[in-house]
Amino acid sequence: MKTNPENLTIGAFARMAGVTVESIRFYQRKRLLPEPARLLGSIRRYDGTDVARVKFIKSAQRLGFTLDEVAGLLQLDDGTQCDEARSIAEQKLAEVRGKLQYLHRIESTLTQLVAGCCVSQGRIACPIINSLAGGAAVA
Amino acid sequence: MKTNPENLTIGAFARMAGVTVESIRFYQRKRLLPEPARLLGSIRRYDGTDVARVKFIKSAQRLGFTLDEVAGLLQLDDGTQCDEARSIAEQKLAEVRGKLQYLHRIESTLTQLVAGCCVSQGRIACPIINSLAGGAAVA
DNA sequence: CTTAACTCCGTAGTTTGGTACGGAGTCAAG
DNA sequence: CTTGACTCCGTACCAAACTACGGAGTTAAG
Repeated sequence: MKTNPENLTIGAFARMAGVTVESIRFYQRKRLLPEPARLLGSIRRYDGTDVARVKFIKSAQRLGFTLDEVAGLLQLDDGTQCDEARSIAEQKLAEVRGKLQYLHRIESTLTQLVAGCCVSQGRIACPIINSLAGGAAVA
Repeated sequence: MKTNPENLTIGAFARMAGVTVESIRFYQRKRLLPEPARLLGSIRRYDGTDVARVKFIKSAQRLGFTLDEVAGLLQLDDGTQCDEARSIAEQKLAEVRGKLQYLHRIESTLTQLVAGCCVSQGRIACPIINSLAGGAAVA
């Protein structure tokens, strides 16, 4: 049960990569991982490059890429398609900035609602409910 | 086919509220809208208060509330439960601020990746792909 | 009166990223 | 050689918020 990164069974592989066995199989179905070689019969074997690939997937997910987008990035992973990887990353950066702006607007609207609620405590009508019913816009 | 806000059929109602007929029926199934009165036989009729309710739902959604949370807010809508509405809004505000922080970290990581890619243009290995494969963390 | 548009209702499908299950097969240790 | 852990594989299921479909009934206009 060593954890050297060669000739891993799916369970050891999943533990090293920090995901579940079912997730590995899911990624294989989604073609994010190749169907691995099967030494010694019908049991699949994995190695360090597979672990790196899963870590790539999880890192990209943390950066907000969907699995489909990750698949696109992985197809570029021959080391030479730098331009295309950069352009995908730039698109994602623009998306993230858009989300940031939107969340900032939400934040200030909510802040106002909460503040308004505090000052009118004890009144009959709740300003939060009133504002939303009146169509409190976020933009 | 007037658009006065009384005695609306579901289609006119949906148009006034800015959603589809199917969404209205979905909200009814989810108990976000009451089953409406049926004047004149089996056709459901809606009025301005229903339109306001849907606008409340859509406003709250734009602020990041899930439909379940909106259902909670709607139950408070007797006008006296201001404290509880405020506490729900405060929770949501904290959530939004958490998301903002996380997206800011993503933004700076992506910015660094894109910048790194630009300066090493023409090299063989793409720094974006390398960083992600190495486990580029967002936090 | 006919026809077109609209409504009713239940059921099923969509998307994303997985989890869960169950019956075989296989592998290593004792 | 048996036992227990692990693996294989397909299938079904989860949340969220709808969207689509199909057949039947109703309503309004001409």
